[in-house]
Amino acid sequence: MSACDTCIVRNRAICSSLDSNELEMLNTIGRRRILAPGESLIWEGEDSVLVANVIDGVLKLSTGTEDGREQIVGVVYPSDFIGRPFGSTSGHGVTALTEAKVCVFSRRDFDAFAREHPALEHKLLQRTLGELDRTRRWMLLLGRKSAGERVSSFLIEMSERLVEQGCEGSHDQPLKRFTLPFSRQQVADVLGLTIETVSRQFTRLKSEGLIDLPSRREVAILDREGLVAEAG
Amino acid sequence: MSACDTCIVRNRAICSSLDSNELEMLNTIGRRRILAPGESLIWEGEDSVLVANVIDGVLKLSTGTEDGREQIVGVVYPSDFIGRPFGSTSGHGVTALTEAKVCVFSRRDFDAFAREHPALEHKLLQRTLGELDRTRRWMLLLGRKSAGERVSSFLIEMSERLVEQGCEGSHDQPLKRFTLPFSRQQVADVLGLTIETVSRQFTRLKSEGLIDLPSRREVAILDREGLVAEAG
DNA sequence: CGATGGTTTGAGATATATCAAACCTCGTGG
DNA sequence: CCACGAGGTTTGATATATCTCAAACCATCG
Repeated sequence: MSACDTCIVRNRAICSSLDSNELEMLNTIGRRRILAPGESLIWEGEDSVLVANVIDGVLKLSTGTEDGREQIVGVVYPSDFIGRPFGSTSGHGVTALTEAKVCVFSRRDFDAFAREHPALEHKLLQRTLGELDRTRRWMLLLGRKSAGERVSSFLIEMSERLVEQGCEGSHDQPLKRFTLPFSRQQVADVLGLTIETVSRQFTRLKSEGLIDLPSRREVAILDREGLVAEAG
Repeated sequence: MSACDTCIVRNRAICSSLDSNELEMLNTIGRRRILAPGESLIWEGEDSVLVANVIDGVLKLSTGTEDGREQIVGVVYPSDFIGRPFGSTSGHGVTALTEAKVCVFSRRDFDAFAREHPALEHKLLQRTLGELDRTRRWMLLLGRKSAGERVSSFLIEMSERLVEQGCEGSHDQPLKRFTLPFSRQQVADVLGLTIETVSRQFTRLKSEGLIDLPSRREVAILDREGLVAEAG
């Protein structure tokens, strides 16, 4: 019995395209790995040697400039795919924000396997198209939205994506209350703002009664309507 | 003899994955269409009914906010693929910037065809992965770069992507001189700036001798090194 | 406790936006 | 052929959102 049989993302990750024989084969070329918060799996600009499925935890994708400015260009959750298949270099680093469990493959092995399993490539294509849609929506935020709109949009998105997709029946209601997997600085790096501006917007939203901040990392959405309106 | 046989992007578009029989079949479900500058093929938020290959011309992908702010989230060139296969709605509009020639398919027809031709899906996956890389790189620009860096980066990118990929031998050298397919306002919409800021940066780069502006739409790069340095 | 790292708050600086006017360029019609 | 008009562009003056720098604050952990 392979590790895949008990995998909690088995039915949501791209692996769901495979039957048990194929899964067995895939299992032989992959291995599990645990990442501590802050630990990186892939570095910006390095050769694309690894790809992986996220089993548990949250990771950031980030790029930066020479002089140290950073931009988080993506956030991945359980069942998401990471790394750059069919390409030579990875344009961004991948770093765990929480403790994270991933299922890692050598890119060469994965590429070869994928080319022989069109259903897998199809799942990967679907995921990539979805990610591209999401990324483009984020460009509107970075290019055109004010600090208040950015922070509000961010909290709405978080409340939607952090839903623990445990039980299949749960109809993915956005969360009213959640723990941010980001520090204030990381929120700033997602939104293209400074830490101070993010902090001020948090306190403003709180003072206006739209959210509550029980602790540094926790957020409660008190007035979702209002927050959506603020998100522009 | 089908229209595909004489297609100038035949060897670069995703169609290059098909043999002549398959191409013949694809040809029966597609049709050519010419778009005038400013004409749209797809509207933001509408049902995803069309997909297409770009044969000639330049088109923009754009989204906007309720109150009329616009952000261009992508620019496509000959051989690029447009539209949202395997999805219900398109998150952005697609509008011709120059006169454009496209090869259009009903999304349903294309989806069905693609599912039966893994090599085509593979090409599409490669293209989508590349586009995602490019889009994420643009996020760094939108989130963290100054106006001067944005305009310089933009001109460098233009000089690289506008290369007329006519003859196969041409080793894609960046252009020293080219005609922008954008108005100043559209440049602003790509870069997340205002038209005035873009204009001022253009004149600054000109006065510093890095570029020349023979006419409104033309740009000559005089000092590529310097411009790359300005791009951050 | 006292140190440490992250966060909030404050005061001031600055890049970019906004508003407004002048300026080209190019096509049209007298 | 030239005057005119319209759209897009540049330039100018001012406003303002966000950044920067700095200090106070607060949780957490030895």
